[in-house]
Amino acid sequence: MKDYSVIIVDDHPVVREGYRRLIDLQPGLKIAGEAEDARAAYAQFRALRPDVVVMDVTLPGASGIEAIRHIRQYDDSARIVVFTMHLSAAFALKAVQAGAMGYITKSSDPRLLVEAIFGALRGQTVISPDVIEAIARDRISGIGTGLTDLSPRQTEILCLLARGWSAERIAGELSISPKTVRNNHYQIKSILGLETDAQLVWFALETGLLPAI
Amino acid sequence: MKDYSVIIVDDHPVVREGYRRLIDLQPGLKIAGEAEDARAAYAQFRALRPDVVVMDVTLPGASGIEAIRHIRQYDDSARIVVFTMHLSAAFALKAVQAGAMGYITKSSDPRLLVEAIFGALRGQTVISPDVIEAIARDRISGIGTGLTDLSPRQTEILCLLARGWSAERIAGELSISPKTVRNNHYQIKSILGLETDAQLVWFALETGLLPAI
DNA sequence: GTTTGTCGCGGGCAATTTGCCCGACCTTTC
DNA sequence: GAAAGGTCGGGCAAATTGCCCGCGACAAAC
Repeated sequence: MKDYSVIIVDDHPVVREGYRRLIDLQPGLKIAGEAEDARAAYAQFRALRPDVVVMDVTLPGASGIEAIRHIRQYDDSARIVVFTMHLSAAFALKAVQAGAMGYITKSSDPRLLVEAIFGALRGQTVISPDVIEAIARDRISGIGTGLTDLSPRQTEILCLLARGWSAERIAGELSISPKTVRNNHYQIKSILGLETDAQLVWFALETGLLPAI
Repeated sequence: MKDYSVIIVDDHPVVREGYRRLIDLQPGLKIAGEAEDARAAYAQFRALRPDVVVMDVTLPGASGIEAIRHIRQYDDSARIVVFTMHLSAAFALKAVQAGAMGYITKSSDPRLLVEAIFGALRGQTVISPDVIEAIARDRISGIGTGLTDLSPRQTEILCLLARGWSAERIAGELSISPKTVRNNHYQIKSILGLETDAQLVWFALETGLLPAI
């Protein structure tokens, strides 16, 4: 019986090493390839046609969510399992909407990832318990993370604003007008119902958009 | 010749597996223990007295920075190398101030971590090139010194501003005019050399004026 | 093909806030 | 009692915010 082939997508080399010990040593699975960003993941998928893709959602350049969509567009039977540090209901829902067959946090027991891979092979979607709980909690409170209400661009700008960057610096970084940054700044605060810029930082910290020190 | 002992601190099991392949297979190094949060790291350090600690800065509960301080307070000859995904000048400076002997990003070539470990054993501080560049670009020097330059009243107002309170609310709380709050707001940013209100929050977090999440 | 929707981008303009000056009170300290 | 420093606020030009608008791109729906 042939092993199922897996490709792994993560931008941190050390994490890919960790995958190897988890997956490659697992009977029935073998790692066919690696990629460190969304474009390479897509190229690898087309070249190797693996049975399963295991990928992070935060990647350099295009987001993992987009990569999922892209791969599923090319082959809608692709099995993709998201494996990420983000314990986020918003990310998980987006990933599943985009076509992921699993969402496991890196702080989970590693065996859960293996289970999710075999689950995906059987056509089951496995979500790690901590994420399920986060989804349930968000639903109950009704508030949600708020992050889902922001467009990708707004999220990006929020992230830079919360870092303490000036509108001018952000404008330079993104090659847009400072006025656009200011408009987005206002829109973001308006959508999230925030009063001050300091609250904006706290929002970014609480949603995990930025790491707390 | 005895191998140097290393303990690894990271909250993601898969990352710890990656460390094992990197460090344990390296001639001259062996992994003596693992920890997944700051408290466990401290306990492991006291129990095992390793030659080097490799740790992330974002950990559940207490921050890695605090863990560094805590360990160095217990043993000021402790060699600690930070290995993290965060390409952040502020984190790196904070870590080195706290006593870290190295700061390497997870997206660096893994061999750099090994080099940093051996560097730390020789008493050298190794910072990964991407972080050096970030420090040069951000030029956020000056942060981390200023608290002593603020009067008690200014510190109090800074604390409330950083919490996200509006000038009016602070004025009500302290029974002074909103105008005075705004003047203080300006003075504080001026004294600390800050540009935006978001930086003000980070200042409060980094000086420990406010607890992070 | 067209409509409808959303998204990213920015102009415009009044209202507000900031940046930076000022002086008037306290205390403390020499 | 004079000097020094903290606290409190007024004033005013310059800058920013809050909120409106329209434009073009692009995807989905009719």
